[in-house]
Amino acid sequence: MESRYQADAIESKWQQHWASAGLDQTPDQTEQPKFYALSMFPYPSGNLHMGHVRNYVITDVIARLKRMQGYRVLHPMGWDAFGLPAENAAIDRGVAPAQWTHQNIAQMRQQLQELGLSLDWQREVATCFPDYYKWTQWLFLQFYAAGLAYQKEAAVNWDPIDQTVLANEQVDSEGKSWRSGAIVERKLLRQWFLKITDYAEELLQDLDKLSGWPDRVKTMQANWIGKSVGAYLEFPVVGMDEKVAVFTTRPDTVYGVTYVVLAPEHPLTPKVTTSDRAEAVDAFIAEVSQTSEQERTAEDKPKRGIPTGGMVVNPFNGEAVPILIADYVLYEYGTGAVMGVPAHDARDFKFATQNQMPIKTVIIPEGGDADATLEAAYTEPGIMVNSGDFDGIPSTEGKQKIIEHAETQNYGKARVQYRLRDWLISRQRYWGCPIPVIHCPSCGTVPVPDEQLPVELPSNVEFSGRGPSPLAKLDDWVNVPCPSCGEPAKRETDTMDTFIDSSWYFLRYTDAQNTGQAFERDRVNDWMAVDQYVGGIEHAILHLLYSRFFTKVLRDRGLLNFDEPFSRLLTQGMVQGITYKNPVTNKYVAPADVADPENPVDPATGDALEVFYEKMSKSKYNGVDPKAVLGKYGADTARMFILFKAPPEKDLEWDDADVEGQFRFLNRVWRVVQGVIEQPITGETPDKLSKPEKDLRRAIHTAIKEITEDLDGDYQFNTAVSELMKLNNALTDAKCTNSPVYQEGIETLLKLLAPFAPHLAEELWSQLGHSDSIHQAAWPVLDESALVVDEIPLVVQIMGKKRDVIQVPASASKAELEALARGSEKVQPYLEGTEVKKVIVVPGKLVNFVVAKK
RNA sequence: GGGAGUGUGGCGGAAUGGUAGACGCUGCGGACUUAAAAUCCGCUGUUGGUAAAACGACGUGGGGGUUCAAGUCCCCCCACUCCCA
Repeated sequence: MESRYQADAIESKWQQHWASAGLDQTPDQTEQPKFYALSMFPYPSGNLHMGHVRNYVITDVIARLKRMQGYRVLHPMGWDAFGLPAENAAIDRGVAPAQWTHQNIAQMRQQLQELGLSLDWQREVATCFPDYYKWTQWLFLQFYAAGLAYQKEAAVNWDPIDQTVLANEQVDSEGKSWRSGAIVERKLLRQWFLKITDYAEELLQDLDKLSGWPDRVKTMQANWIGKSVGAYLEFPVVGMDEKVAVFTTRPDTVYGVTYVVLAPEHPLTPKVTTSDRAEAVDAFIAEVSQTSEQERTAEDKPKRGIPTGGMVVNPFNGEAVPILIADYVLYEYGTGAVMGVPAHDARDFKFATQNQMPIKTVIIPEGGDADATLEAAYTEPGIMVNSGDFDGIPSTEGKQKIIEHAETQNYGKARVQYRLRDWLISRQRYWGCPIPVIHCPSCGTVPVPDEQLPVELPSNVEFSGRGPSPLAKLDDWVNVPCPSCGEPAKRETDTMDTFIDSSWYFLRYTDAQNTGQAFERDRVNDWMAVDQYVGGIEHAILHLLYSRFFTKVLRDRGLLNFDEPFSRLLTQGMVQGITYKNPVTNKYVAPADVADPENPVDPATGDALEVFYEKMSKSKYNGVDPKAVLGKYGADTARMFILFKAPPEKDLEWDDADVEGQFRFLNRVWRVVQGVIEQPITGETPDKLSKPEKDLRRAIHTAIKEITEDLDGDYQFNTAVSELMKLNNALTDAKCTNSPVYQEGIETLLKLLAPFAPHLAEELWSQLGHSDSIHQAAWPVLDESALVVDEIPLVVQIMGKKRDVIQVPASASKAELEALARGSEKVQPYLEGTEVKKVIVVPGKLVNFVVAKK
């Protein structure tokens, strides 16, 4: 017999068997409860990496467990297949994006299948296939019909050398184009938006319904939506019929306004600018247009601003204050203007100090001095001063009173504002879903009629990375008759943000092959919501928020009947590789080049290397290729290792020695089961079990209890694997290898192992003589009576310190436990010469004597 | 600056307020072998003590507190990570 089992032969055999038996297909019958297990679908880069493996193995264990527990399970897979890398491949290597993507999908599908994932491939989707994006376009038109898709001018990253629009990720941290190296400019273009702000309040409120989500993800979403309650106030411009509107969360400080600030792009800027200031203002605007939004608002950067020469009147006290423009005020956000209250806002204080603006105190702490010079902004609540009729009122009450006053005087009102902005979905690229509208000179924007969908991407395209989007250069594609009047018109050449494609793919899986609609109402309502969604924390905000938004809009369009798409969310940690870095040269060194891992030195320079774990990446030479691990140990070992090494939500440090350890464990299982296969056990379970049989049976049912709890609760795969090891150890040590109890132990071990190491469990199950699949067997049921013990260890403490552990009858009463504890020889010396003040007896656990010296 | 989280042996990690370190890795010692691989057995927090034991002290980032009892609950501090600014 081989001393180590042959993973490759076993695994490919069973993968083929399961596929031909259709074991992984989603069942149709509806009497079973449903379970929808979903991993975030991958971008088909061509190579599976360890992060993918971790993600899909987690949902696979859950899917396999739920099937054994009697659920009908939907466990699908697909491809987030639109995006920039395909276009780059076209530019760099001349491969068509579609061809490049299809090849990558084929390659990655193969790699996924080698992991033994129980995926229903009949429901596979790819967002770049016309039979998928037809419905992405149809859904876009649903948004358009609902008034939730609109066009507006907005800034894009413009590369002045290549004359092309860049995605944010194509601009480096210094604001330069990745390809041409030119300083990226901001340019205004007419672009499509989805009105997610209409749903801001519901997206925020419904976070409370998501009890199965990690709190930190909900907090991040709430912060992103950024609700603030405050006031909208209008300041009339001196000498003209215009008003500067501001939003503030601190209306109680309005008497402290010493200036107002407009965004440089604000339409009022040129109007309020006086002629002597015009030159400086124009120069400032030109300068600001060169800087990114992030740079403008970064807290560590000094805030720059200049006066326009214009003035406004503070309607509360009639004071005239100057109008400034400054880089930190953004036109896209809020009203595009803010009131400056340096005494009570930290950022205003800094700005006022740097720009010599007056500071006026209007809130003081209880017993404070209104005339004291402030060293920093006072932002706490307090008592209003220098505030006319409002003097002496607590500022917390003042907020409401100021708003009421503004409302009666007609220069302001209460207002709720959100940080969330509408979703800019236009991309000036080729490899994305075409926005299905036509621009007609006489009819305006006309949706492409449903029967003409999909608007397919043309294939006769040249890619240069320069100039306008490849689509805009294709005259015969762009020029079409208007669907409404028939006159010559032009197609929209923008494609959609790929986050749109991924905002509804989980709905398509429920009815993936439907050619007549995006999904059938009954099917989507039956399978949704996703019972367990698993993916990386990097999607905590955008993907999850957009998917929630889509779900709510489609609900309001009558296409489905639930409010939230994902009931439970697991955010898995990164897979990190061991990383060596030379602190002198700042260069990374490949682990293979490190001769002595105990004492790592740079082979080039001899410098001692820093050793740490970091996310796997090519540039750090710290990646581990799943193919290599599968080739050496097989999928089952890789799966076991990934599940055992760390709790799923924590980062996982890849360690070859631990992988070897998992392989050893699977071999121990192999050998212990081989013992039974070679010498089958016959006979009935005796009525009265021997002590070894009882002990083994307790170990079996302890494993059932612990593993089921670990999986049904918070998916603690690492401790579940520990319990599998304990059961295997108990079987190895068992003295009753001829007993039917031993047979029960072997078969239970395999069933409990089946979701984790599906191939090995199936192979051994089959070798034991079973003709059905172990994956169709029922999950083992706990027999509570097997856990009952005659004797338990009792801890005896003196003053909370453990002094002895004694064996006592499990049935002993409190009084008996105390007596037994007092009888312990080891505690005698501690009790002598003392008075027992109190005795704590915790049945099943311990006895604690509280003593005092006599 | 605001918010969230983490901190336990040489390492990854376990512990409903009740025996801290399960399970595994590493390391060391031993068995088997001509030898190696594989496999099996034992030990492996620090420290005192002993010929070896027995036995004891300390120990969950630091300091305080609540409790018969604290890794776990409360307060303060430190370090690191992530998100937002």
